[in-house]
Amino acid sequence: MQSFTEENYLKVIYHLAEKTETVQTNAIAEQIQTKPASVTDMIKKLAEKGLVDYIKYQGVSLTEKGKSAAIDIVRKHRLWEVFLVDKLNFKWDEVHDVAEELEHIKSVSLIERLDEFLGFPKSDPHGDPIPDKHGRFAKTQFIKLIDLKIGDSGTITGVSQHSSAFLKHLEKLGLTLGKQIQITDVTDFDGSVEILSSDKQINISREVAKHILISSNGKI
Amino acid sequence: MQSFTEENYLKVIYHLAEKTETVQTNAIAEQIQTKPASVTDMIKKLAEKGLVDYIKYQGVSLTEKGKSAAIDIVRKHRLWEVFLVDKLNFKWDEVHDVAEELEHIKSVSLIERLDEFLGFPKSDPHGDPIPDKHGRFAKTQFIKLIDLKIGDSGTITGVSQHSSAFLKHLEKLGLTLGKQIQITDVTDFDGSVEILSSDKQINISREVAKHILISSNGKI
DNA sequence: TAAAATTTTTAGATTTACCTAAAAATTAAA
DNA sequence: TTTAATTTTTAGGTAAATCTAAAAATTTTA
Repeated sequence: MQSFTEENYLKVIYHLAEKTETVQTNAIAEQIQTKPASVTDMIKKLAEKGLVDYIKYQGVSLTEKGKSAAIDIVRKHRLWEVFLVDKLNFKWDEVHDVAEELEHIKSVSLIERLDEFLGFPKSDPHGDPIPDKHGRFAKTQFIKLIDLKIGDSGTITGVSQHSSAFLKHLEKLGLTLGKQIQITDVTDFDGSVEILSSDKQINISREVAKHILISSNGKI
Repeated sequence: MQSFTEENYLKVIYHLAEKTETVQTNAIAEQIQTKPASVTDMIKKLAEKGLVDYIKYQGVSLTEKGKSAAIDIVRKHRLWEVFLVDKLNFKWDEVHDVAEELEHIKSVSLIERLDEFLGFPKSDPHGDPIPDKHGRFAKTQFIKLIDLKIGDSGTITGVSQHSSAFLKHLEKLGLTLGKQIQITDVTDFDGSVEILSSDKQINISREVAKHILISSNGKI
């Protein structure tokens, strides 16, 4: 069983490992909001417990054991987010911090019953996939909106940026999960994208377009 | 803002203070499952923070500030218990430990929304009253089953013992919240009580009768 | 490839919540 | 009311997770 703090490290390493094979001390420190020296200490501890592979100065990666523990936390986090949005009417930009606390509640039957209560959801309010109790993710085919060509269309099924500011912005534009969109133009000047959604023409910046995930149903 | 541990101390002191005016170090130690020396340390800290009144060797009591913090934790605990039983189908004897963790989640809007989602319940699955967000309890008039006389009747509205063993026992006897009962006999020999509930004659020990709370609707 | 910059680690402290053992105060018993 | 028993506190220490400052390793740059 891991401590609250150990769980946070595992989760952060898990997410960082999605970008780079082996994860750097500084990157972890930034995420955890702590100093690199503290990270080194904790990494040693996790390595001793067999949760990470660690070579001095070379960064860390999760062992199978560590990965499975991390996925379990991700599962809890995302299920709680669904609960907060679907049942308690939180907005999708308000749930992260609370879920960050709830994810550490230790009770297997709590999570299984919650999962059932929510109808075994496959993704959280931001479109991120929820692993099942064995840690298996349903395969999903996402493409970034920025990578679509003029004429392509699809459905918004996720975001790759979870800041409250970004989510509020999307909400204001009416770009929420499930919305159908079609690319109508791409501006040469700044790379901003013109899209058609709910019969409205919307212009979104390149930066925004990068973080909207589309499940494509048009030609690519 | 209090730490997880401080919150536990406040809660325990609050409950112990229901029995004795001023609470003893040893009593707290037993509840928290720690040593008296540790309790003394923590009490000093709580006293410095203005959460308890403390005179060396004379025991502690909660200040208004401490009491209000404690009631807030009790409120969260009981609301989560309702959630677990009503929504996730936990049994009333299974919820305590999980609620013990959930009660420390810090988010005002979470609890307010949870309260609303649950329909502003007035009592938890054991019949204990749930304070409102201002810390006010609805007045309830309980009498212990053991104090009823032959012929008296009433409704089971609470229990004053929360051990899993006790609750399971009541469940097996069919004595759950809301059940109507009538006293039909009291055995001289061992003080056990004969009651009529759902057209069945049930004999319960004096010990069990002490911990069943009745809202009376018969003559007393 | 040597110097500079960056990243990571070590060493030694700090804080929180514990602990044990012994001393002090209080309460109960003879 | 003195002794004995109990309760509570003090003193000094430990473990977890953090910190700062300085040293060591790695990477980048010139």
